[in-house]
Amino acid sequence: MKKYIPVLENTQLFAGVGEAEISAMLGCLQAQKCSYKKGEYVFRQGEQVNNITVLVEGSLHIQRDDYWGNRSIINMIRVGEMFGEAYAAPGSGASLNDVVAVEDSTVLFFDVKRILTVCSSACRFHSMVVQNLFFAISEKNRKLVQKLGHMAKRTTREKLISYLSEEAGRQNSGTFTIPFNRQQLADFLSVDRSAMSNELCKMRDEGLLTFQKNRFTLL
Amino acid sequence: MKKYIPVLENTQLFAGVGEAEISAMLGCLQAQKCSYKKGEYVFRQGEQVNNITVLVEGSLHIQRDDYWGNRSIINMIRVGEMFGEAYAAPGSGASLNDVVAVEDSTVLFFDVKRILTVCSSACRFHSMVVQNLFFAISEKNRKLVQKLGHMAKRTTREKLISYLSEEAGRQNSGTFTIPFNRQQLADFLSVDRSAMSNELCKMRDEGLLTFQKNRFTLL
DNA sequence: ATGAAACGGTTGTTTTTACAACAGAAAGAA
DNA sequence: TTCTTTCTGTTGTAAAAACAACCGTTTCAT
Repeated sequence: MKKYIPVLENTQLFAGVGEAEISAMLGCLQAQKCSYKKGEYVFRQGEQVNNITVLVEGSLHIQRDDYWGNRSIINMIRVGEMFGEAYAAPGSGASLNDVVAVEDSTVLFFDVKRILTVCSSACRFHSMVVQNLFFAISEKNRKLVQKLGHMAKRTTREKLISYLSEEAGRQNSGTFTIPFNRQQLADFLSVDRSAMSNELCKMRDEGLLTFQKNRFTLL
Repeated sequence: MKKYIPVLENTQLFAGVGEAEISAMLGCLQAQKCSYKKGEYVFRQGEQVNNITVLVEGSLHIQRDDYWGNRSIINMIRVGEMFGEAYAAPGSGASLNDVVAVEDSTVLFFDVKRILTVCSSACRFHSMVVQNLFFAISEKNRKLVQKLGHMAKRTTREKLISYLSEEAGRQNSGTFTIPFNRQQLADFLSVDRSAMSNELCKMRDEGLLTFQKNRFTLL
């Protein structure tokens, strides 16, 4: 567990908390480590979630498959990011989505109750963690609204432009890579892959952008 | 301001806090009241938001109009509900959406800094409010994910079924009213109104549901 | 190195949507 | 009341998406 402390130091959850304190809190918060092979599930839809979870290795997708097998990727989790926070509140019910490892991944679980209940040791940092948790969840909230903005667009082309523009802005460059392959991007935007691929190529032919694999340049 | 204390007692934000304490906190948190006529804006896209806000009268829409005038309704705010919490974190940037009064409305503003910084008086309740805030925002988070679930559906019919089923479940009855007229529902689901109206009537003719105005029954 | 699987692009067909234009009903104001 | 505005449903057309099937390329495991 110790080896992940440098990772944790750079997470939003432990922002402002030093190495020593994190080390102490790992015990205090009863952190549990768990590893997953590519494709394995961390949480499943309908499961009760009682942990706040930090990804320390690999990457995950928060996703949902409907009755007809249509997959919708809600969000991508990268190293240092958190998930499951939305289920920290008591009575928040079962998880609405699956969490699945996109590559081999390692995850730390923290018991929700222990985070929300202030303990005796290192309390100053503990309350800082609670505040961090709040900030993190409100950021996630804003990101969800942004994603809604992409999905609200009526055509595949507009959805693509909306998403790619955001990504360009976020990475502060007209050239950037996205964390999705074509199928995943289609699932993320909730469109058909082949139709999307077709639209991308049309846009390229019209001189709007260029791409090689998952590296895009907006023109 | 006093007259709204009974309303505040029943909000998620002040859950567990008594009348007397709320009264004290109104001053402590420097609450400001503001009223809006139907159609007026509470916040505008691009504005900096530094308040956590509780609706005590009327109803609001969180919405966004794109360049071409397509409106997207993100969320509906009812009496007792909160908005603006996602912008409480420092450095969260400008608002991504408009907040507009759907009918004549009254809103209480609380300064974000004063909520997050524990004060001297009534501190026990203050920290309870912070925790309430956290629970509220995580619930909103889950609701956004649910909305994403509706919007991820490929056809208007599926979107309608997804939304109406959720509403039926939430109201625990096959017969229920929705807080939208047709145009608003279309904006909420990001589809064309006339196409949606058409689809609704087809579904009615197929015996899937009935409706009169905004009252629906699933069969 | 080789076979299998995953990936991305292409095409054609069918279904669905957006868009526009309009009409009757309901609601609201003068 | 009467006039006006808003709301809802209807229809037709053009555009777009979903779906399915296929193929060459890349990636991966053995």
